[in-house]
Amino acid sequence: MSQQRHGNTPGNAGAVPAFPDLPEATIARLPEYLRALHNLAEAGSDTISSEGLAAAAGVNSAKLRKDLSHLGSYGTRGVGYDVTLLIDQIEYILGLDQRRAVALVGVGNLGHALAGYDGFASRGFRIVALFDADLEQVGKAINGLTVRHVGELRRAVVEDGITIGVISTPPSAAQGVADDLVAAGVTSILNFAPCVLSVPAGVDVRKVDLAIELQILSFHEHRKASLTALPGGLVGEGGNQEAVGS
Amino acid sequence: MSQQRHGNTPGNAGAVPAFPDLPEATIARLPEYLRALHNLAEAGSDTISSEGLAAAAGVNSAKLRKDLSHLGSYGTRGVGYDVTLLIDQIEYILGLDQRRAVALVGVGNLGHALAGYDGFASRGFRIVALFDADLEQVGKAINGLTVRHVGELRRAVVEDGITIGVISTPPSAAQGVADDLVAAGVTSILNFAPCVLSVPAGVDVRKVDLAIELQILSFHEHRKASLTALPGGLVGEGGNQEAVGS
DNA sequence: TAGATTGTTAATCGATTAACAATC
DNA sequence: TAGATTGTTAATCGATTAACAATC
Repeated sequence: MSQQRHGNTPGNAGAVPAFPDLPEATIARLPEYLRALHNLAEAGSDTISSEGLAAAAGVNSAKLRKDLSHLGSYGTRGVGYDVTLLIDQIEYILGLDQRRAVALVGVGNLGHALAGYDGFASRGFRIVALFDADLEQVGKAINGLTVRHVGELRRAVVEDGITIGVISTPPSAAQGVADDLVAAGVTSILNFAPCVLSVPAGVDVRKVDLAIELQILSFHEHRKASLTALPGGLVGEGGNQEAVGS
Repeated sequence: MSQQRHGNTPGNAGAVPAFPDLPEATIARLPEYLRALHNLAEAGSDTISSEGLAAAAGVNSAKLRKDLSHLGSYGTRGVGYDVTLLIDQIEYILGLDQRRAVALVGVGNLGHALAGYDGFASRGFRIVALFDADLEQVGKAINGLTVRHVGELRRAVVEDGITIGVISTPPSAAQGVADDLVAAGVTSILNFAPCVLSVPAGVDVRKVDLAIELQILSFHEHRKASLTALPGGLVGEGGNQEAVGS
């Protein structure tokens, strides 16, 4: 997938940086390392080498060490990384030491499923409010939450301290919802609607377009088919695996 | 997002390439251009400039022209791109001129929603078979399809000419399902389970991890909060927007 | 012809990778 | 001390971008 990003790094001359300036590619991989580390911790590992953690996260060890070096020096030469220490460090950097409140707008087919998705709750987030424009949906209970009308969005965002909004409306409604979320004070948006959102400075948007993922796979299917048709046929040397991120 | 990718480009000396060798970043953006072009066509545009299409797709025009130049020369200097021609060309490259058959494994919360997701059908894909390991789910009808037991996977893949598999099982089951899909002949997998899959050469995997998307946003929330706390406060110069892809 | 816009060049930037010195 | 493994260096690779010559 691809994400848009406009620069906004204020100058920060002198002093210890309050916040490390991590490469975007590194940021996108930290959650994967975190997931792998939680698995290792659960399996009882106290310590893990870069080689081992890299394998568990599906990257090569040089990249992993380079990524972790941006956080500071949390490994021990000749030994490896302390699993618990690294978990704490990555969770701190990702801002997961606080449980973030999320609003979800659009409880149709996909939105309904997202509202009940265990993975959010178990990995640092609380969906605290559901909204829809359809009066048919308003009032329904999903996973213990009552669907409210989008008109109440502003109040809810302020009252519940919501900073992240998830948009799972049809594309035609998405920009309006984004505007409402931003007006209410939300500064991060996860957009499932297949359309481009325009947002003011300081607001981050990530987009997940499920059909695009399949279309990218379709390209590779097409390419592979055209290669097999060629004299010599398909020559493979390893699986191709990509994880969606920026 | 990040995706793993192991090289597998066989040498292709001499002759006109049967298939253009597109940069991975370009491939990931073509579907976005296609979506924008469909919108333009619906709005009645015959022709569009790189500037106009770039705006509709949320990228800058230099990048768009560079991307399209890899496909060949389908624009007219001084005029722009023919919308219909470009749609046909991108759809051909992405292999969307044929409607691809997709199998979905795991009809829990998320899988159920994916099985009914309109966006797949409207953008080149047919979900032709649903599977689950849970006998409680087997036999249920979702969106006109009957859920079958994973044991029948192999036969269905062959009979229905399925080339793409979607995995929406719990992570503990995902590797086994991937193995089954590959054994049955599937060569592309879209994985929603939060785990790394290992697959043989020639099989493409894309991963969508919903919690990771939120965690990346959480990082930016954390960063923004730490900047506001700094003397001078937050200095923004534009919205940050990223689309999930490789 | 004059104006518009593509396709391409070349410079820049950021990410990846292998190799190895530092050090536990 | 010897073996293991990190953190860093430097080379390489791929992607982005601005600028502009080509050309409709």
